Amino acid sequence: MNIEFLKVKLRDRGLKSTPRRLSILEAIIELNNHPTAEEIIKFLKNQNLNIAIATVYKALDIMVARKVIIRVDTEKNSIRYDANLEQHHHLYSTESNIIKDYKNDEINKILAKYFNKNKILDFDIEEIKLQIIGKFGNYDK
Amino acid sequence: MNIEFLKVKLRDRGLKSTPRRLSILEAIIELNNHPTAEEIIKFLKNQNLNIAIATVYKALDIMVARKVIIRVDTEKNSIRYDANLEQHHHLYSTESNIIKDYKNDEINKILAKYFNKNKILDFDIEEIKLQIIGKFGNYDK
DNA sequence: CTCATTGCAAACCGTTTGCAGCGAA
DNA sequence: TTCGCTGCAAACGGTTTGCAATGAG
Repeated sequence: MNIEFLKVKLRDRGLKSTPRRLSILEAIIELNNHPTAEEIIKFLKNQNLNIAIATVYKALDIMVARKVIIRVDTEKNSIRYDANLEQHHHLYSTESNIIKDYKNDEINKILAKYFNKNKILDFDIEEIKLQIIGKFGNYDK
Repeated sequence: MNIEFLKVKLRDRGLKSTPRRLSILEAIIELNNHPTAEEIIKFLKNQNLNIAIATVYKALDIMVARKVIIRVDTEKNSIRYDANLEQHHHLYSTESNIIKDYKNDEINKILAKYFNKNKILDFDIEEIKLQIIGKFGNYDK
């Protein structure tokens, strides 16, 4: 995930490729745990980057709207962001606030096959995301 | 889901069964779309019930902690509540903020079987929740 | 050159806190 | 009677807004 790739992605979605947005994307990738806006801001401040809070919120909002990034579902009162755009699932820790990406095409096929045969009444499925909840062996130590 | 059942549930979890808490539980059930705290408050005010905002928040917090209700995962900056405690999944609308419960033991068995054979490295699964995203035929009209 | 993006500071608003009074068991 | 629950009002803190200045294309 190099900078050129990120620049192209922004332009592809009709957004200007600016130093601010690139920094925010790098922060999300670097933090690697689906950070909140606040965590992104803290990370950038620690790099002595002078960035306004409002800029971060505005950039996140528009990048979500243009699908440069996605939001991760949580039951908390905070929005967490993910720069991984491949279809994937999430592993949620019951012991900490760690959320890791989990990619598995085999399970996708099993689910697609099942729901193809067993339609849900009055509902057209577009995507299925697994929330796999449990304990990490390493990270949660 | 009658009142006696709710009273017993509260006492079972070591909470006092009070008119306020029963009203809140009934509101969640009645609203039937995984309401936010604000929606619950509005609903109760409409019934001319004099209940303090703080009471609602405190009651929701402790009922989640004692597992009388659960929180529903969303990508929004708002917490939504569910009084359905059976293991179940959720149908998310891409066109509105409707979230419906979806119960299916067959798919649970398929998932359990799959992950029993295919362990995830360094992760012990406790529960798997499906987020099924798409369009409702009726509700979204 | 133009319009999107950024910075700043104030405002907003959902949520939490502290404490006195109340009430379920 | 006791400790948990409730109401009130103030404080909190994350997010949004408006607008002038800046900068990418």
